[in-house]
Amino acid sequence: MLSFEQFDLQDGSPIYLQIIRHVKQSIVAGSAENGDEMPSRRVLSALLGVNPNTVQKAYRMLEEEGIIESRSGAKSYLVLDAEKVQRIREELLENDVQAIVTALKRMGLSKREAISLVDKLWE
Amino acid sequence: MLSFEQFDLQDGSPIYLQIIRHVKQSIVAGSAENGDEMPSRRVLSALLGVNPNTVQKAYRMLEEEGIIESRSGAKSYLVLDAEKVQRIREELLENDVQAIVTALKRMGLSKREAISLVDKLWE
DNA sequence: TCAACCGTATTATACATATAATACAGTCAC
DNA sequence: GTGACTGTATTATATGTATAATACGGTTGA
Repeated sequence: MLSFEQFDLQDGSPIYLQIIRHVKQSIVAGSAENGDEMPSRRVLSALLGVNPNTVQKAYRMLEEEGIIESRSGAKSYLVLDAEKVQRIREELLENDVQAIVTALKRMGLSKREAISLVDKLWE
Repeated sequence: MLSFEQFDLQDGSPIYLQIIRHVKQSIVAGSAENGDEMPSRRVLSALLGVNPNTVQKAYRMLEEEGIIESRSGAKSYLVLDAEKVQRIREELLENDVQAIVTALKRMGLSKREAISLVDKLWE
């Protein structure tokens, strides 16, 4: 069962996107694998304290991306292979890290300062 | 005059917040200083291809934060001192970098891998 | 079998964001 | 002073996000 224990709701970004990102991060981290069971829409919405429709929207988009499979009445499962995992890894790393690198550059930081900052904030 | 040449509209985050962030990044980078003139609402909206009301919303929030001053009929100017600049710097760096560090950790990267990634994507 | 789940769908409401079309009065350079 | 530009404000419309309240039929395990 994919865990949402480490998930904490932020504001500033849509909840359904945060749910999708959490699933993808779990996949890239290796804590979620092919065949793993997803929490049901109702259970997850209760756990996160959000509306079932919000979870459904996230799951629907995950299904459209081919990351999960759902059958009416039954549980949903992760459907992954090495190629998908690699694609998700690149999507998360390249996009997100590139965004922050661009922001730091625009603020006038040097590469050395940026690396030092990451080092400091890692703890 | 504060420049928006390097500004490029992204999707995924509200435009008025992107405008605010760009102004703050310019301040932290030192390319915008106390007393600098802001582009007018109309000029900037034309330049960015967005609605004047969207720019107005960004400017209004910048004014509420004490970063710019506006007088009806006249141009708007940056109002900064060392303390404000320092506050903005901390807001941008701590929040944004901490967010990405958390994301990278959740993806199972080590500190060494994260730093190596920043180093690689800096070019 | 059958009750308890499951996925899926619908309708309504509310708020945030963005656009469009105007309008009015203040400032400033000529 | 006058015209061009400024900040400010209003009303309407559209879309995306989130919630609330239901409803229907499929799946599963005891």
